[in-house]
Amino acid sequence: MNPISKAEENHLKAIFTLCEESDKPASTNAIAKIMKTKAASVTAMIIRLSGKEPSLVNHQKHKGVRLTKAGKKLATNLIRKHRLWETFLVEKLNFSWDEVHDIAEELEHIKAEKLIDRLDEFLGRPKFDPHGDPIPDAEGNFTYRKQILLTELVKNQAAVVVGVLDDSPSFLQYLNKLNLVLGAKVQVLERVDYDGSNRILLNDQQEQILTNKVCQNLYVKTL
Amino acid sequence: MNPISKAEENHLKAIFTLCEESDKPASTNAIAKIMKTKAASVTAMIIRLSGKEPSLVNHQKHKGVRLTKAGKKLATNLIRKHRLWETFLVEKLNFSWDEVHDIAEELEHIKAEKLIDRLDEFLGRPKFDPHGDPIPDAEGNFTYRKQILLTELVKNQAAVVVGVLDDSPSFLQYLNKLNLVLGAKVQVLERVDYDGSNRILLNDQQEQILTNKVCQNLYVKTL
DNA sequence: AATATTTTTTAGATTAATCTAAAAATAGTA
DNA sequence: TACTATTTTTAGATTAATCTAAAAAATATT
Ligand SMILES: [Mn+2]
Ligand SMILES: [Mn+2]
Ligand SMILES: [Mn+2]
Ligand SMILES: [Mn+2]
Repeated sequence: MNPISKAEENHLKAIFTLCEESDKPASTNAIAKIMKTKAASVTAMIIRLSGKEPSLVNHQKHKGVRLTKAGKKLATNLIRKHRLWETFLVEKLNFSWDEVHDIAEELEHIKAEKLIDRLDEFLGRPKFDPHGDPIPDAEGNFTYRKQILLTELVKNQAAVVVGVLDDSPSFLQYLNKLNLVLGAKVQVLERVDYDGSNRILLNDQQEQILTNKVCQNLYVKTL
Repeated sequence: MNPISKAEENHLKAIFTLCEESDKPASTNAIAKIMKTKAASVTAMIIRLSGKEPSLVNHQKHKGVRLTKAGKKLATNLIRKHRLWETFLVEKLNFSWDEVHDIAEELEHIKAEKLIDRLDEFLGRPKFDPHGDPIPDAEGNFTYRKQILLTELVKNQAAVVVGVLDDSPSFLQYLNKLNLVLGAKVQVLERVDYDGSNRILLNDQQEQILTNKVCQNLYVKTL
């Protein structure tokens, strides 16, 4: 069967993400939520994906769906493209990290291996995208990095911001305002029991109060 | 009606090109040939385009089709995007001019005004694409340039290569081999009546024989 | 002008990707 | 365990974009 369609690719990516984060098969409803479609549409798509040659998903009725090796390969390549384009938009076209997701969501479907190879090279083979997420290489290998949420950082231990868990535009814009960009140095000075808020030292200069919600969505790496 | 689709955009562009080059309404068959579809499909598409609000084409049965003002605007913007992406691919990603068309054919459909503005800026607001074709500005204005085919150049008059009429990969690759790239200096030393071939001087150094067919598809501008 | 050829349109079908509504299966709870 | 609620699948429709075959209109040729 023909070249893979945009809808098919987006479904594969949704399934990949869901299976990665829970280690369980992806449920029809969860996929529909990501795809902003209905469960019935997802069921139809799953049937189509599993009927491909080679099959892209394994699926037993009512038991959820997982990617096959072939499906995983396609999904990984899509994520590679998505993150490289995001990096291009931020690094070369001066977009800010909260603006790039939707555009990359379209660019990722351009089919030309050579284009991605060249883009990767042009960008200097980056290992992480503007949100701190790892960019798989052409073979599909992700760079693993020991990172923890800011809520898990021990008091007074110095660390740098390396990524976000929530990459919604509103959160990213808020982080911009707080100067909590990738590479910023942070240290937790105090954790307030009363409301879970955290007093932090930013870049060795500035004291700041962060809510628990912010800290739960910010990845840091200790120095 | 909804955002314009890729198929609709490609049809508009085909109609624009046909009307530009002949100054007559575009025929169903000619459009089908460019789109690599069948006449019946084109008829259906024309009906859809003319039914849009605002209408994108004017059409009377059996009399061909022309773009409306709105249609022309969309087509021009699409050409702008196509040529900017081609320029990006050649200038930044080191593709050669014969490789970029098909990739740009996909990239042109990414919908994000800001992306194109930024890309244009990143490229230094180029006026011509890698094939010498003018890139319309954001308002849709093309830069006009007095250019002639190499067949029309008077003998011994110096000129530079500024574009191609035929931009097929095979022709472009052949030109690469002959070193007849954009900016090359040419002078016609002799026109051979026998076979219509032309003896030219390239970059003030090298003598070369060019067939009439090559000269008919190469634009130059006198110095 | 009559006829033949070519072009365009219409009619009817197909496929991908979605939907809604209803049925069936699974999971949660008293 | 039996009932209820949730999730998933099936059935049937819809829309965009294409196709083939046939009819109709325009054009070209005796
Ligand atoms: Mn996408
Ligand atoms: Mn990202
Ligand atoms: Mn296109
Ligand atoms: Mn071009």
